[in-house]
Amino acid sequence: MSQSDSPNGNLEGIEAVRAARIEWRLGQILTAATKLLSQQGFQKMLITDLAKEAGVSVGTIYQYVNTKEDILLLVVNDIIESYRHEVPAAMEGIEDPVERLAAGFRAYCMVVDAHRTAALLAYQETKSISREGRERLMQLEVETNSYFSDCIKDGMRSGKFAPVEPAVASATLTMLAHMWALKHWYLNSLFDVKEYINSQLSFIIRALVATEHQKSYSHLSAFG
Amino acid sequence: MSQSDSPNGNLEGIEAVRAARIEWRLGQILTAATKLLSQQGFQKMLITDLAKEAGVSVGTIYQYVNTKEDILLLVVNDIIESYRHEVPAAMEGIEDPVERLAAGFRAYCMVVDAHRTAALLAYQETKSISREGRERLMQLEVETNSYFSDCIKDGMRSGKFAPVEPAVASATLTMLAHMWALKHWYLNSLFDVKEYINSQLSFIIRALVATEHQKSYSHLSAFG
Amino acid sequence: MSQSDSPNGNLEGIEAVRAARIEWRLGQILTAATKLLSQQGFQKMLITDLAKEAGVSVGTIYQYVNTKEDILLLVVNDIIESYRHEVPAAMEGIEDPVERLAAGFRAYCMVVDAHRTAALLAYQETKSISREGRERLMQLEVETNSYFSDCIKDGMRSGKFAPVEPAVASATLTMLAHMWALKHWYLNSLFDVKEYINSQLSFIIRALVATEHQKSYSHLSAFG
Amino acid sequence: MSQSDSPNGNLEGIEAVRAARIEWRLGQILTAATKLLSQQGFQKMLITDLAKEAGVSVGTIYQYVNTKEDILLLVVNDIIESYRHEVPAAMEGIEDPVERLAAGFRAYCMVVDAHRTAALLAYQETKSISREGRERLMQLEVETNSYFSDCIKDGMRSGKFAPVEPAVASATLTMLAHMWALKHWYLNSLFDVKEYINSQLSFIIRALVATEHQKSYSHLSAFG
DNA sequence: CATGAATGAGTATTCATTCAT
DNA sequence: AATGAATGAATACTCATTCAT
Repeated sequence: MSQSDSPNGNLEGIEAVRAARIEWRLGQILTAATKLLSQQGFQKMLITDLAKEAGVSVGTIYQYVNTKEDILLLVVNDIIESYRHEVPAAMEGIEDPVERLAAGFRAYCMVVDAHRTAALLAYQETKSISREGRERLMQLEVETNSYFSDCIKDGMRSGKFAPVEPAVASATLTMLAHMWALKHWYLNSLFDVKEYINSQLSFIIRALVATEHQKSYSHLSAFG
Repeated sequence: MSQSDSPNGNLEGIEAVRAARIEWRLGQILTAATKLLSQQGFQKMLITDLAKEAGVSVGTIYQYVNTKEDILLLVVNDIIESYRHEVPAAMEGIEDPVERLAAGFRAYCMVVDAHRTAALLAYQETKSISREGRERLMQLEVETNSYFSDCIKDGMRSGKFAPVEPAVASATLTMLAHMWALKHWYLNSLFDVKEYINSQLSFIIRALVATEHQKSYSHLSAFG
Repeated sequence: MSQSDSPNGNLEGIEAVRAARIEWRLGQILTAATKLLSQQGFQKMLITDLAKEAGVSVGTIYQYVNTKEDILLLVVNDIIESYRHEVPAAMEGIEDPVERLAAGFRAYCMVVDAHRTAALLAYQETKSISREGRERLMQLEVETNSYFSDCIKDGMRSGKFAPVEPAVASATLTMLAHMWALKHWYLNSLFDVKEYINSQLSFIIRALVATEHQKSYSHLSAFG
Repeated sequence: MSQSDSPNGNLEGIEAVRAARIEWRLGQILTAATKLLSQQGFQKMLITDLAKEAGVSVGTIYQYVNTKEDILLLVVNDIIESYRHEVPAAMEGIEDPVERLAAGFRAYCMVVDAHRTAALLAYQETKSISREGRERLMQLEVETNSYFSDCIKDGMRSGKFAPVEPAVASATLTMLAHMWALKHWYLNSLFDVKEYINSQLSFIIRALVATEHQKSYSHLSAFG
């Protein structure tokens, strides 16, 4: 596998270097874009400023993205990949549907908190994203919803959950996670993330879990 | 009451005509802007197109607003005034805090439904609104929240409500009303507004009302 | 000649009233325009503001002038008519060419002083005046120059004036009169009009009058 | 001196190239602007047309100036810098105050002749120039005036000059130099610059120089 | 005659994108 | 690959002029 083993091996090495550089540059762009987007929004973020912030030239940016919109997608994609990775990972292996749901919600909220700018952008810049991008986002949200609604359906079957409409309930959980980003200007002065999560979990459990089981889950919430 | 009765009466008449024209023109602009904003967003809505849609000239628009941003504020103001009027009106005179809260939430959701575009815009176009406009919007949301949190505090004192954090709970109610606009793309295929409201009221009542009182309010929700 | 004498007489009366109204309205416009033009220049003077200043409606202005440029011409014409009237009047009947020239220069300067705004405008707004208007202005200046150059030629023939180029000399006198308007920002702090006139007459007489006659005209200037 | 000699040398080279390009571009803009401004005036000169005339794009122009007014200042600055450089240079080292004044006046007129458009613009476009720009122009004119008035005071002390008011006299000299641009439409048909200068110098010397010394300076003027 | 609301052509400036070096 | 100067389409806002009342 040394450089001289084969021209093929050589090429692979070059490819690896290239891929690493691409990842590195996209990371630079992502970081700079996240900062500027949260300060100014998409329209007011100038490519010139972005280049300055990222410490590269305008031309370099266009070597790694095709349009300004791609930069927005880069940022939004980042949070979506986090959702797709973190939420199932947190839920995996937990048998009890209430515990599983709580773990998923908690993970979802933590991702929102870690990417607050991006979470906001997904709401604010809908109109700056192309139809395809938009549809992909909605598709992915539906996918995440289904993790929640599967729990709820499970729990309703086993009698742990009160009879609710799983589609609204799961969409509502997603909404409450996003709420941490959307209403951060208001909530921030009252709570930190963990407090917020506990408070909302308390709300969610009272709303969803069958009355007779609620006391078993008091450890999940703030005012148990 | 003839023209010559008094110069004063005449002047008043002229002023009244003027005021009526202003209101009419602003209405034209509001209607056209609401349509175009929901289709294209603020940045992509051109004044030229707006003029065409409203059936007036560009110059006429600028006789009634000072900047493009004013047009956005016109639309957002409209929904805010509806909140301020409809929500307290719906809650007024209802003694029972649960019933009062439910009536307020229902009214809030109905306003959102009637102004779905504007409700969305308030989230999407934050960055297009000046600092002052933005602060005014937040201020007004806090004001509406307080109608809800007052109910909740009342209910907690009388033991009808479970002990919850009123600030989060009321903010959550507001969020769930806005959710009808924010997630309309998803919810619309499952429910109409009334069903949505009932479903969320059921959720809210289970979450907030003390267990022993819940059955008294089954009439407020869908799956009683 | 009473109203009932003839339909003709009646018409004449109506015509007279009309002419008087036109003169009155043009006077209103002239006064207001002179004020605004001196403050803001032609381009920045808005018809709307002019109407407000004149205390009439925009429509009324356009009943008495055809274009915005006409308003400029109105103001410039006013000063030109003053030149044409005042300068020859002041020179008339004075035999001695030096005295006559001095009287003309003095009158010219006084007109400039009384219409400083208009005198400036003739230099500043050349580009806002149509070719015809511009040519008429130049034509009239040449005409006034000739009053001065006639004096100079007279004086040179009689030996009172030193031999000079009459075309430059007369143009220079005109220029020195205009100078009171053009450099008013500077001269104003040093002199009033009369002092300025005397000072320049002293300069002019030394420059033009033959050495042996100069002392006869010391009464015309400041530092005699 | 190769590229690799020092990174420092390289950077300096880049900066030098940049500075040279800026100068070149500003020169292109200056030339084109001078042409269009003299034809159409400031308001009617469109940036689009300027770009076409200069052979660059609109965007390029705005890479070298910030506003349209800057272009006007570019042109006016050019003549002012010429005044500041040429006039003192021409006067330097000449002992005799009359000779010195004559040399300064001659140089001033030559600059006016070489920049006739710009000299005119300084009078015509006052209202298009911001307060600061305007004040700077007046300040610089006062500065040039002082070169002339210093000569005159010198000459009066030594008895070569007749007693005159130095402030008016120097302002008048400046005015007579500007006159070549302001009245070019008239003077051009009668004289060339040199003839004009000689004619005015003759006028100036008769007006300022004490009678007994006048014949010593007949070489300075046309009709000695 | 007087009014002033309506008109819409006209224009400085911005900024995403390209491409020669 | 990286640079950043050059490009030019795109667009909010103004204001002289008109004309129905």
